[in-house]
Amino acid sequence: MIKILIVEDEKPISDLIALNLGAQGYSCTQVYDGMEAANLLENNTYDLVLLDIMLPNVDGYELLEYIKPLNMPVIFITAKAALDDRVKGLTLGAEDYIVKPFQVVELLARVGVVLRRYNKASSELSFKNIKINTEAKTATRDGVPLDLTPKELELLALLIRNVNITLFRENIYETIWDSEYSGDTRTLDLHIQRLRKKTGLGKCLKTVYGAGYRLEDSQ
Amino acid sequence: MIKILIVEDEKPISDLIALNLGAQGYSCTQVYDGMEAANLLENNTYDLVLLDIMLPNVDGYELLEYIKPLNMPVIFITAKAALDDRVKGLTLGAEDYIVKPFQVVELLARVGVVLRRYNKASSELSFKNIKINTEAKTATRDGVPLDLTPKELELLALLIRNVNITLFRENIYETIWDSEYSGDTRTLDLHIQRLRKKTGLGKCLKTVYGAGYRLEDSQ
DNA sequence: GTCAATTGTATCTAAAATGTATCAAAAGGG
DNA sequence: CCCTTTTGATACATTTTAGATACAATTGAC
Repeated sequence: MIKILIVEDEKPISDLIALNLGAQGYSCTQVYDGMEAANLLENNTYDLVLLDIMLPNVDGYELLEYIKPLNMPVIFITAKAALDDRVKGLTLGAEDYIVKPFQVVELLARVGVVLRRYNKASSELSFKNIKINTEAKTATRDGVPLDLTPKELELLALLIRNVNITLFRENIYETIWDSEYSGDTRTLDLHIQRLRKKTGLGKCLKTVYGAGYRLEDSQ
Repeated sequence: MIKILIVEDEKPISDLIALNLGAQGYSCTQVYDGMEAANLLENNTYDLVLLDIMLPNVDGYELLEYIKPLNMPVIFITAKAALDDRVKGLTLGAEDYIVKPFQVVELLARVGVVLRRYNKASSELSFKNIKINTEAKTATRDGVPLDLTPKELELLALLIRNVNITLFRENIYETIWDSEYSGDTRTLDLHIQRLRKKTGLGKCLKTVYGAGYRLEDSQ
């Protein structure tokens, strides 16, 4: 079981993060200030620490210095207003950073990246009779290899990681293509089309008119 | 029901804000100076406080210090002239700030962002056996997916957010179509008609002759 | 460089959603 | 009860969005 420590003083945000990571199968511990965090880190190990910079008592940077020798990856969480050059420079000490307010999918994606980089995340995903190994970059249906291209695999993995959630075109473009969605390109549609053909997902891979796509459990 | 406290001494502005937030389904309380605000905050909780900095009696900053431990998000409202660096620095204690004169849409957008960040603008709406998830853009009746188009979903969400309140045609056009109601078009009627068919709301979705429509709990 | 696989673009078609026109039906006022 | 106003219903036109196809560009292996 992968353990994640969430150090965030704003409870609603902390809860939001814990809820979503919990849904992904991670085990989360929430603390609300730097001292609590330091105490826990004394006696426990975590696979990842999500760390808000603006904290009561102990500053996020100090805490980072404290965590560094413990060899745990850290993702900074920072408010947009606080993202000046000084912050940018310092956050480089962390594995990654996320700017508040953030998209949940973005958070999940970054957490996944860091965990995979540290070889900690389960690289197995599954949906119905389809299995994906994100590390080996392979996919199978009923054990039979599916011949998916890298982009197709990425897209399918994103959809599976967000079963029953509508993924908007904009989000998908940002996540997979790492770019804005200009609104007049059929690239995503084309990949969805290819996925449908190759995976035989049929009605499970639903088009949400005017929004995006959604993989549905119930279909 | 989401409750918002508006602390603003200029009544016309306060009314403008209350009117628009009310149309979005938020419940607003208006107070006109800092003391009143402090009194109310003593015994009530709000999901969001909109706070004018220039207030009679109690200064907005003092009030912010007072609110902080109550863990309610605050959006500052400030006149352009007052927006010097000092103010900018101080407003960082708040979730966000809006500069007067502001666009109503901007206000609504920022309020929405903050509420969502605090996970308070629940994306779940329900009426009887119908559930709407405004984020995932889905609607279900008794758990069975309802196949609603984007406009239909918007309209249904608006009606549900205003259960037992008569929505005038003009209001609905302004909210959903973002335009004036010319008076000689059957567009809204048509959408209501389609909603009635798809949702099976029957008598609950009432026509208010000469005014508009109303969704009724009691039916 | 050549080739094949992958990815993206252009363009057309299909489908879905939305809106208009028209007329019938219902509601309300005198 | 009749007339006016307002709403409901139907058909259809328009607009928007997604799917399909062909093909061009790019990448990477050899």
